[in-house]
Amino acid sequence: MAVKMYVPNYLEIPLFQGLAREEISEILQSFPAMIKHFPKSDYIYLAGDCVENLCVLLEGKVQMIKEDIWGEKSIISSLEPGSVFAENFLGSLSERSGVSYFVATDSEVMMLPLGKLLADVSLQSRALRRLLCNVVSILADNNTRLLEKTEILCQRTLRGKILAYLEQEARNQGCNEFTIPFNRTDLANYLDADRSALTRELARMKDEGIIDYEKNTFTVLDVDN
Amino acid sequence: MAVKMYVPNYLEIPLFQGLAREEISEILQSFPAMIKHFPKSDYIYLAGDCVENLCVLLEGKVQMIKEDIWGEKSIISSLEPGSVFAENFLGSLSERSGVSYFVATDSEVMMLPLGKLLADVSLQSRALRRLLCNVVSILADNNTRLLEKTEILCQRTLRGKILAYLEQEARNQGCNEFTIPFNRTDLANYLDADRSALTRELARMKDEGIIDYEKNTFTVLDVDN
DNA sequence: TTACATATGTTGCCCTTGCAACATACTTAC
DNA sequence: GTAAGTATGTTGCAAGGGCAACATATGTAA
Repeated sequence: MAVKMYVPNYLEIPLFQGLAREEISEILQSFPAMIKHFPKSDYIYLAGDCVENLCVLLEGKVQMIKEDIWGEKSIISSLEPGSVFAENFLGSLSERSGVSYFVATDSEVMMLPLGKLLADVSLQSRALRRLLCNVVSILADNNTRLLEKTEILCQRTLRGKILAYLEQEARNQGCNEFTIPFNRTDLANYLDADRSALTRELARMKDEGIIDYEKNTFTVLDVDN
Repeated sequence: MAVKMYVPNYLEIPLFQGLAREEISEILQSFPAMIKHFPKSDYIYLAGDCVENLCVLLEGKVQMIKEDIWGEKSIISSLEPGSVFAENFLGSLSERSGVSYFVATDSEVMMLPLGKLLADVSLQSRALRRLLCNVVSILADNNTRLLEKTEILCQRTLRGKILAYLEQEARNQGCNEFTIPFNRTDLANYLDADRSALTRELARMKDEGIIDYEKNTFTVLDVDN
């Protein structure tokens, strides 16, 4: 694939900002880029897919989305040409994507196997190198955390938010019974809901046997529904 | 301040993962760390503050929050010891924080002037160094974008979401009249709201003279209310 | 062109949920 | 200890907005 033909455009890509044409070529040789065409309505990655390439949208429009079991589609972000996406894998290699990337209009995507970059970094000292890697990793992690929060907020009902949050905590703490770091007032603020409505809905869910709780200790009883 | 006393704990901090005690000391000498105590209910940063330090929560509990003009508090994230925060400035130095960091319980925070790190990185080639900087910068940017999305979703009313979104677009495009990248159905999915309800509310807002629109071109007329 | 799928507008129903107001705990400070 | 401040639970009310159903309009495919 005639990579060089694209280089002129590359100069305008944020990822390559500050780099001269020859330097971009140099990089593309170290990390063989793949340029793929995706037709409208295709998926670049599905939630759960293993991601090992950093992606740059060259042309078209791509949406970062999250779909629930019922096909309810939530658009988290709309990506324009120049956008870098699927970058979370920089945290820990071979990370699975939590979201899907849906092609809104025919698109050109450049995929870069950048994982090596961090491994190859050689600083004055091993310590600094390691530190830098950690910084990148943490940035990626924080990103993931914000995505998790988004998954909660994008629920359209209060019950949905509560369940999304509790299931996330259960997953993160690896146990169906767990303690949350919020009091009622703060939980309401975290879920961006009314405190009294939250209390009311929690009571209902307890009645229905979906969850159980005592102060800040919750148990998710019935994951379905 | 007796930094060394803390070093034993440092070994468990994600930011210093994989580093030996002596290496941590080495880093702390290059980037003089400051350890500050914050009492409960204090703010570490207020939205709008200039941020130049990478922060690590050593002890306590800190909340990343967003407050609107009416003091409505939205907790975006609850931070536990070990968390790194205020990292967005890594994108572009002296960046202003979009969110506030509120001290939920008495906390110890280590502040690292890490901005230099990226400047000091010396790789085999200038190109690779620059690329790495760009990656970090983009990670930080994407982070910021997710935060923007969160600001929309944390609105409790549909009108609030619509306004938050439109004002964001107006700001980003630097003009009160702008085109959005969504059709109605997708805008509903982006705002996580019902499509028909969205249409209804848009019509109302047009009636009330708050906004005007024609297809995908919107104008924000009255920023207040 | 015809047929089918998808996008947009509109409207009635009614449940969920925000809001306000109040009564009880529970904290923190003095 | 008392008092002030904050957290939690409860409940009535009103309405915002989700849902379903339908009519067009626009787009896509054969």
